[in-house]
Amino acid sequence: MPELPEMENYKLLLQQKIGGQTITDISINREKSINVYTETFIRQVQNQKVVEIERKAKHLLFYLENGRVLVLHLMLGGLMFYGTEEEKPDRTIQIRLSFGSENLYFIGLRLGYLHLFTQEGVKEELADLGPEPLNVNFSLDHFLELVENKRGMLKNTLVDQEFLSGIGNCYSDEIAWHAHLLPDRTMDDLDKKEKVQLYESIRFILPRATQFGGYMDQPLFKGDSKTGDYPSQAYVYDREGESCRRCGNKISKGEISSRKTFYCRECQH
DNA sequence: AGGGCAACCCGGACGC
DNA sequence: TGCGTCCGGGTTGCCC
Repeated sequence: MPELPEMENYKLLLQQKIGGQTITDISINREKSINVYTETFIRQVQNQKVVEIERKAKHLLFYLENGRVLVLHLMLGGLMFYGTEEEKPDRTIQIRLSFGSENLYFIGLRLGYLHLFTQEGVKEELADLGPEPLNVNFSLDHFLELVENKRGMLKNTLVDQEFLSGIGNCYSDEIAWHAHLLPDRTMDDLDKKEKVQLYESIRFILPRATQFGGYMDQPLFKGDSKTGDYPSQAYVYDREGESCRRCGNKISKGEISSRKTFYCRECQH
């Protein structure tokens, strides 16, 4: 479940690997993963330098020399691996971008995709995304304004990409736990103090998760000890029956809007 | 507006 | 080992 922290981690590591590097070869093994004909994709992407990598919400944007942009969304279960043919995991590869003898492999793209756009096209494509919760401009006042007339459930609000971008199923639970709030609380029920705490928890959980490399179960490259260290640091996510790191009570598992939801019924209210 | 739900997709985990 | 079955889960779109 790649969310903001996973993608941010990927961005930081990939910048060092392929930033400024030229895409020397391409193989598309699954045409559904791209939005143009394979020939078009290859014509516009091959021999292009990756001039910059940016993360927007759960997307990774690869800016090419020619002004085109590759927009990646891993959706469920998507992941990347960077390395040589011999090092790559024994998984089905949907797309391979080569950088000389090393390659960037895209794996597990079922609903995920690597779409090609012009810069204007990207703007249009991502126009409906809400603000970046880690942006320096995203102040407490901005947040309070945003939640002013919100009425839905806390969890649903956090994962709503038009409200805030980048938070998914895992980190919405982590944030709610950190804020001492139950995920099924409704937004209009929160008092000022709880809203302030919620903001602070968002700003605490996401960078912390990024620091631990998020929730991936595969390293990005051979010797990568950073990616995927978060599970051992998680507060509630996927910890049903384990003890709460705050109060020691057993973590519960429930369901909200058909998403599995983890929480502590003792110290979240 | 917000909740509920189906559809999308198919590799991989699991069961026999 | 091998085959069949089913799950996962972000996003979109539709209904109520």
